[in-house]
Amino acid sequence: MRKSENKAIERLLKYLEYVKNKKAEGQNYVFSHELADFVGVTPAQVRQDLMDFKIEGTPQKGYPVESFFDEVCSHLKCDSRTKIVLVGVGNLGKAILSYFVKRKPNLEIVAAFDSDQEKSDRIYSGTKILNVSELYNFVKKERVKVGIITTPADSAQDIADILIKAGIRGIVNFAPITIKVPESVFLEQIDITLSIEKTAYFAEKIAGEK
Amino acid sequence: MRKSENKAIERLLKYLEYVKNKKAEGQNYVFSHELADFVGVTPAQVRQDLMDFKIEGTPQKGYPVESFFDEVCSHLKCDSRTKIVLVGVGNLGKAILSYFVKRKPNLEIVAAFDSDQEKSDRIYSGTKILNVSELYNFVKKERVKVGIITTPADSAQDIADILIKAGIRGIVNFAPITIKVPESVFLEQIDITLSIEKTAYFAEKIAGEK
DNA sequence: TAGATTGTTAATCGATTAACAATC
DNA sequence: TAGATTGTTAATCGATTAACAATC
Repeated sequence: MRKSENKAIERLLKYLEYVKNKKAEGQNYVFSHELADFVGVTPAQVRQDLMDFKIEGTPQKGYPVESFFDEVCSHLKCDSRTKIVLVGVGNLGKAILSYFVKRKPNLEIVAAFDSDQEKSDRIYSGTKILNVSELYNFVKKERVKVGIITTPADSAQDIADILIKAGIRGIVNFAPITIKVPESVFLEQIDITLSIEKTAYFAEKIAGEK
Repeated sequence: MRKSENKAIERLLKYLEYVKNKKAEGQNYVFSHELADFVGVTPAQVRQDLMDFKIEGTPQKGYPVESFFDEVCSHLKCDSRTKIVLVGVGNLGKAILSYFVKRKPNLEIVAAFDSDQEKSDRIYSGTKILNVSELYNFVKKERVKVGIITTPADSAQDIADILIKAGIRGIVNFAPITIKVPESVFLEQIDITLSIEKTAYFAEKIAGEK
C-alpha cells in the first residue's frame, strides 16, 4: 500500500460517518467544506481524497450523498464482516469488549483470551473468554483477521507472534512496547500512556510560555 | 510549536524509556541503532532527533547514558508534576484510572468526574470521583493542566469547552468525534474504534491480495 | 591502523495546500 | 448572469533518508 493510504483511509472513514448522518437526515448533497469542518482538515484535502477515490461532485451542488455513500462503502467493503479476537481481558480489554457490543455491525469480536484460568470460560459483554493456550488453534480454525492486544508489555510480542503464525492480517496493539510484525501484517500501535505523557509535556510547555 | 515537534517528542519519550532501562542495567553507552531498533525508526532519524535536542555522542562509543538521561529529562521536565483530571468514569475511564495508579510518578490524576450522581463522591483506584458540575471550579482552583475526556461523543465538545474556559492547556480526547480547541490548547485525539475499523480494512485488503 | 559510528549537509520523498480554469 | 464550488495541476512545505567526512 501507499504509505499515505493509512491516513487517507482514516479520513475516508470519518467522511463516511458524516455522510451517513446526512443521509439519515434526508440531505441529498454535501460540500467539501462541510466534510473538512467535520474531520478537521482543509477543503482542498477533502477534494484531493475524494478525487483519489473516484468520488465526483458537481459545482454549486456538492457531492451527492447517495452515490458517495455507495462508492465509499464498496471501497471500504462496509458489507463484509471482519472477525476479531481480543487478547488480555484486563480493564482496557473489558472496556473495548463492552463498547463493541452491537455498536459496529461489520466488526465482530468473536472471542477474547486471557492467561488467567479464573477468567476462562466465562462470558463478558456477550463475548466468550477462553484461555490463551487455545488462541493459536482458534484463530487458525476460525480464520480470524484482526487481533487486539491489551496484555501487559512483556507478553505483547509473544502474543503477536502467535497471532501472526496463526494467520492474522492486522493487529491493534495497546501494550506500551513497539512490537515487530512482518510486512504482510498491518500494525496499529496505540500507546495511551505515551499520548497522555506527550499531552502533559505540551500542556506544561504552553503554560510556561504564557 | 513546530508541527514536527509532536512526533519528535513522542520518539524522545520512547528513547528516554530505553535509556532509563539501560541505565538501570548499568550500561554506560547506547548506539543510535539500538534506539532505532527499539522505537522502530532508522538510525539516521535517531541521530537527527538527538542533534535537534543537543544530545551528543562519540564515534564508536555511542551516546553516554548518564548525560543523555539528564539532558532529555531536563528538556522534558521529568521532575515537574502535571495535574490531570479525567471526565467520564465509564469502562474506559476506569481502565485509565486503574492503570495510572503510581505507574507514572510525574503525572497525577487529581480527580475524576462523571455526570452520574450515583458515582459521585466515591473513590475508584484511589481517585476521588466528583460530579461534573464541579468540574469548572475544580480545574480553575487547582490549576489543572491536562484533561482526559472519556465521555460519550455527544458531550465531549461541551466538556472540552468547560475545561478550556477553566484554563486547561492540553486535552486527550477518546470520544469518537473531532472536537475543536483554540491554538493555545494542545489536543490529542485517540479514536480507538476508528483505529480498529482501519485495521480491519487493511487486514481484509491484505487477505484479499493473497 | 582499521572499522564502526557520529555529526551534519544535501537529497529525496510524500503529504498538504494553493491556485485557478471549468462548471453549474 | 453572478457567485460559489468542483476538478486538477502546480507549488509549497516538512519530514525522513541518504551520504560521507570527521572521529574515536
